[in-house]
Amino acid sequence: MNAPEKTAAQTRRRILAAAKACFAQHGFLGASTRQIAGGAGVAQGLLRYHFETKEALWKAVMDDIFAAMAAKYPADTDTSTLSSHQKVENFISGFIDFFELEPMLYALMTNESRSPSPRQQWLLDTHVRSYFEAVQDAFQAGQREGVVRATDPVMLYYAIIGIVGAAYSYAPEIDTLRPGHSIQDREKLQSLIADLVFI
Amino acid sequence: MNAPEKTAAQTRRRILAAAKACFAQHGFLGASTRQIAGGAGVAQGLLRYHFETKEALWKAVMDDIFAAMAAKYPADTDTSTLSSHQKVENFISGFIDFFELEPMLYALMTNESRSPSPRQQWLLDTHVRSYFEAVQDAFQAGQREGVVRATDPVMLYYAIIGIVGAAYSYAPEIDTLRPGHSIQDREKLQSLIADLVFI
DNA sequence: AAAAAATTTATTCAATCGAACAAACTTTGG
DNA sequence: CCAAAGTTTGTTCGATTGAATAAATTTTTT
Repeated sequence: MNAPEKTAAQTRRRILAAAKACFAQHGFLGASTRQIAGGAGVAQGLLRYHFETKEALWKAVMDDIFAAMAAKYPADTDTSTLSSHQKVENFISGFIDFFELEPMLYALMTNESRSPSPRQQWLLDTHVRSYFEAVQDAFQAGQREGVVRATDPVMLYYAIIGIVGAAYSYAPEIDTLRPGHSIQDREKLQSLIADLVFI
Repeated sequence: MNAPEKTAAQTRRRILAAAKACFAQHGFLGASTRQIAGGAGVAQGLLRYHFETKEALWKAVMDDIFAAMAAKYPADTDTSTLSSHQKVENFISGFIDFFELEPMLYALMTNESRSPSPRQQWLLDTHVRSYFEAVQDAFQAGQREGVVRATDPVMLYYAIIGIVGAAYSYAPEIDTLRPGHSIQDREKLQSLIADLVFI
């Protein structure tokens, strides 16, 4: 009989989960490898066995998150029959889906968005850019058809990120200002954003 | 003749400015006192003369920022003659004004919003809560009069913060994805948010 | 101009950081 | 069942952290 959470692969996953939480809460520099190891219930030295360096661990966390995203939204899905409106709507609901699935993503990404670090460059090139460009194309197609608001699509993109991201990343602050209150409401967020994007 | 930037008060201000940038970029833990001192062009030991501890320096940065806000928007301004629509509009334009004035504020605050640290508690109690409540009151008055969208006013508040904050805090990322492009456009942001808030 | 106070630098300290390494333990394969 | 490979722990290393202290310098006061 195997006790739960005992194989190396499971240990690796526990480390990844603890690292995700630590990096999200304290940033790359603020998160210590000892704290991560403690969160995963392993010795600090073990981190180096599963991940070469702290930076490699951070990248593995990001790869893990975006792999989950890719699994949920396979790139080979045929979207050619969809209207622009439907494409943009899919992006919006996909955004929210994904933040529900990975509520720490916004914190992880904004931690790296403040200055042009090598980690930010890697993140943009590896995971963000292609997604960003696809959304931009959909927005612009929608604008040509007159269904999407004729605002700078880059501003539109980051407005959506900001709204959804704030809903998830300000949760601790909101819970202090309005104990028990939450704004992580799928439907409300989606209708708010739809009103912003669609004409 | 006095060389510029030589008095103790000016040194203190240079330290505050350097600390603001460092805390915004790297977070409280990630910013080192030596880096801050270097940015201000002084020895690390001097920080302790002007500010008791690193945490006191962080609080002084926040006090400085919110003092600038209070100076720009005096609390004793009589708003009783304004309509709800005007009050809410003032809040929105004030938000954007303030982010223009203090583009690092969003980074500084989100760095502390991720977990309920003692610093977050201090920040909320000292500077945020009263402002938050005032905006909530204006939103709710506007909703009763039917001029403000009938969405959870807390969500509305954080949606605005998210939009404006993203515009300023994602600037380095945007400059990588679209070199030269900026979404820090006062008018566009204001009209976007107005469409979101007002019916 | 001399004394006192205020400001700044330079050095030091214990604590913690990421990384490295060796030894011990566990699982796997023959 | 034993050897080999895989996994985990414990300890150590140099570097860096925030803080503390003393000495040096500048400014203010008399």
